Amino acid sequence: MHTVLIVDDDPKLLKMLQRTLTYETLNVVTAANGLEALPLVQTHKPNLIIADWMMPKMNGVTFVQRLRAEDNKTMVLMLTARDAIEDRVMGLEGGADDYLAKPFAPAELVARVHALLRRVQAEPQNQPASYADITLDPVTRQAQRGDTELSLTLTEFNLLHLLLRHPRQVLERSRILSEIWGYDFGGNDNVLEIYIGYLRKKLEADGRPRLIQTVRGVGYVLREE
Amino acid sequence: MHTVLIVDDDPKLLKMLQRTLTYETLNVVTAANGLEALPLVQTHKPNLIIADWMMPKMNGVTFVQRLRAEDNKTMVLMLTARDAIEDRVMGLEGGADDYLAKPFAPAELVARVHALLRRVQAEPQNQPASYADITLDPVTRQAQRGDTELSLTLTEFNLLHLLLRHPRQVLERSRILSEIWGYDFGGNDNVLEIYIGYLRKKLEADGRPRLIQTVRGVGYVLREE
DNA sequence: GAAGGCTCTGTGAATCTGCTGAGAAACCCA
DNA sequence: TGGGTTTCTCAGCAGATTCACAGAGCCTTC
Repeated sequence: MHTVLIVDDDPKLLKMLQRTLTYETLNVVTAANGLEALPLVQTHKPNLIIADWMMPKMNGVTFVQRLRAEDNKTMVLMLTARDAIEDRVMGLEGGADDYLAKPFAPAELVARVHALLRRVQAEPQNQPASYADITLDPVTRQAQRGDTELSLTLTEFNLLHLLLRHPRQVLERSRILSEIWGYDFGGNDNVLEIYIGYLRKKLEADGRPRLIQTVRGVGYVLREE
Repeated sequence: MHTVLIVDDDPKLLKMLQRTLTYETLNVVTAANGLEALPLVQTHKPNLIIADWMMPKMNGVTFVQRLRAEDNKTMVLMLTARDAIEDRVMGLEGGADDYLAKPFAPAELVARVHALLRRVQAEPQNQPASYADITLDPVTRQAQRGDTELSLTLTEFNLLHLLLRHPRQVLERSRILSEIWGYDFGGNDNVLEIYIGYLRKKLEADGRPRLIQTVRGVGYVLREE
């Protein structure tokens, strides 16, 4: 089930949105402003955030900027009273994925929400990805560090691709295991460490600096230094 | 689904464009400059390229010239900060198909993109295809490597044609099976390997280098070296 | 500073994947 | 009908890949 976080300072509107979306069998979490919302993003990991453009404490634009600064790529639907084209452009440039001008019909909101959630699922995985001097193209299945081609096995390639899709984000061991190996056990298996080791050996050939850092007790990150 | 390649050095604008066009259910690929973009044109075969006029490394005009020099006829929409008529003329003469002056409203961009894509639409499947020293004509159903005619059976011909339509792209086993054999089973069938073997034997007669590479665990690619 | 838990890595075995040859079945065309 | 061509199954092989195990090393905590 999808989770939606609604951030709005108007209690009446908030309640209306909550009812409407709960009725669509969505899991709804609410906050009154951006400041309240940020920790909720961490804890609830919503699939979509609906935020008001104008809010006290921290408005929608600042909120999205803070979100993106933390490398969070959650979809954001911005609600705005103004319909001016500059705002629209600003909202999109600021990192929102869509906007909706108030007042709006509930049906339109529902349609937008579903469209955005569909996009979350259908996000194409065949974009080239890169970080630092690593590049990886899922279409040609070629990966390189600097100008040297890396010869990777299937699992190594998938693992590097996963890391590259979330640069600077710490990926938990269990998350990596379930995304690459497709199960979620708690066993005495150290297959993940093994593959991290394989990747490091290939990535750090001829003395290049380490990019896959281990975060003790949690997992691994792709990060420089 | 159409693929659009966006080439722009401004990360913010790039992201905005990407979001806007992804929302139009387009497949979006991005690059920061012409130098990065050229190989992506080869691998992703976009239906439309959106390029900035002014970019570091290789600017939009040079990029289009290089593209056309390679006989690539992909549509190009040029973004330019300047609105001067000379630039407009230069851009079109340089081989771009349309131009758009910055700043622009997202809606206008979307409209232009759709207009250009409508022009592309009818993509004929019976164009001759070639890669390296292999050529194949779907109309006469003749194929040759270098100057030697290849005598191919129906299935061999279809398989080679499929590979030639996606040079350098790794084609998954299941995709090939469903496109050539029209089913998508999970059985212990190795008919694909057999036909790859047949094709290789004919393509690599008198010691020519291998062009059909196998990608273990995934599928096959047509690629030199 | 020591104990205990994580993490890393080398060795090697089991498994998997893809390639090939032999040949059976289906098809085509006279 | 019959010969040749094409498609496809089967089985065995070789090499690549995956993974288990165990010892060493490192970090954290007390």
